[in-house]
Amino acid sequence: MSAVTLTPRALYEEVAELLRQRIFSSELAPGSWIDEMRLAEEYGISRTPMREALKVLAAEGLVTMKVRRGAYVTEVNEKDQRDVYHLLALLESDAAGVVALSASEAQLQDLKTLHQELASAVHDTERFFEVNERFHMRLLEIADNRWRDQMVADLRKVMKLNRHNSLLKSGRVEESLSEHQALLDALLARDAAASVQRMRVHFENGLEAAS
Amino acid sequence: MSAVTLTPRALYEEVAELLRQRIFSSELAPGSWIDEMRLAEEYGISRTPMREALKVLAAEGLVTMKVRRGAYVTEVNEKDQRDVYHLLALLESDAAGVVALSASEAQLQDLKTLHQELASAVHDTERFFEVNERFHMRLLEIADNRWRDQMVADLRKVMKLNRHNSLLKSGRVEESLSEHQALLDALLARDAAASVQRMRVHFENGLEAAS
DNA sequence: ATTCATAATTATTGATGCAAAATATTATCT
DNA sequence: AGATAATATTTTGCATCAATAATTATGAAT
Repeated sequence: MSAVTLTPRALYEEVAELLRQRIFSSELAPGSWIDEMRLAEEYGISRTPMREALKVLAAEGLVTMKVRRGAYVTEVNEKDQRDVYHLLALLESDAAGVVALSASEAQLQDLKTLHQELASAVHDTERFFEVNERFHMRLLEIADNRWRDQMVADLRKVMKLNRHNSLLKSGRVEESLSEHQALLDALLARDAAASVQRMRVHFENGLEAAS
Repeated sequence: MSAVTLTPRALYEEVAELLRQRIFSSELAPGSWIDEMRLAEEYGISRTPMREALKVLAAEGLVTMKVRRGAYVTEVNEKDQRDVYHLLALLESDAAGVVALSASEAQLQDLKTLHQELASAVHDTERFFEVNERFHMRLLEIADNRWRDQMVADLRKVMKLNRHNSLLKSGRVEESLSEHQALLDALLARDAAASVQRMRVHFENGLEAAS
């Protein structure tokens, strides 16, 4: 009867997610000051959970706290972009190496299936992006290192700060697919070194396309 | 006249540091519940900055928040230890490669000086640890990637959760020094691949000694 | 007219209070 | 005696309130 708002997560988590959306959509622009009172009023909440949400975002690197000056949306210059991207490439290519060595046959088949799905979406850019995301996520999941997962998630959020910097440019869907194919071959052959190398190449090409 | 306690950082930052010390000293044991009211009373502060400090530590991975259950000191099992160590090795060896390619001559000399200091401290374990720490820090600083620095700092904190897991065992000071020597040689030769490899070896040996 | 100082306004930071939720304890019923 | 239900206590989580610090604006003096 009553639509009880069960709290799967705390209010500050909810607010943090709302703020993330606003930051990613550039509604809250990089470098701009975040008026915590105004936002709290707008959401109809008090400033306590708002401040806690801001601290969470600060830990993720999305906002920067200045003492007695409040919260600012983090500004990432070109060097920051490269640095973050470099780390993403490092972490994910290492994950590929781990997967090549330690994945079960079933897990490799899982990736193979995802890759076929990716190949079939080559003309549907929207879907291609989505499946590509799933492939990378699944690979990380198989690599099974929750600390890396957390770091990659945070880095990807920072990457999203600059809107015109998606990890995959629409112009190179075909290249991206063939790089994925090469990666998959290395994984199925359980060749760790080649897997690492090909994931790295995949990222390097992505960066060139992005800049 | 009055010894005004100027606030270099906010109260919640101060409290976070105090809590870190308590966690590292195992005074707050892994898995145990953190009584935020009791601790706030003990420090003579209110619960607000205490809760904010706990959120900061949660972001670092030192404590884990459970909905409506409060904060718990993070428990790291053996797999977590290995996973975190693996990432540290990955990040720092990559940093070594970057340094080999991009450091100025002066910066390399700086590392060389630090290494000599390290060699001279081979019989003073305490000092050896401290200089070793400085060497690794300096290398990261030269690699010049603030996002990596943040991640390494967080990972090192998590490593400190298990007290009997220092990054450098006292039994292998000599080996450690010769590994450092090999690394330094590769850096001075600006051989990126060798630098990466030798830093990795340095870490792999460290792990074996630790377990 | 320009600069320095002081005051006022604005926003962050810390404290306290209250309500909701979860767990533990006790009592009652089978 | 054991199990279940109800009550009580503990603790989190959100809101409101007070105080501190910083910035800006205004006024006076050189």
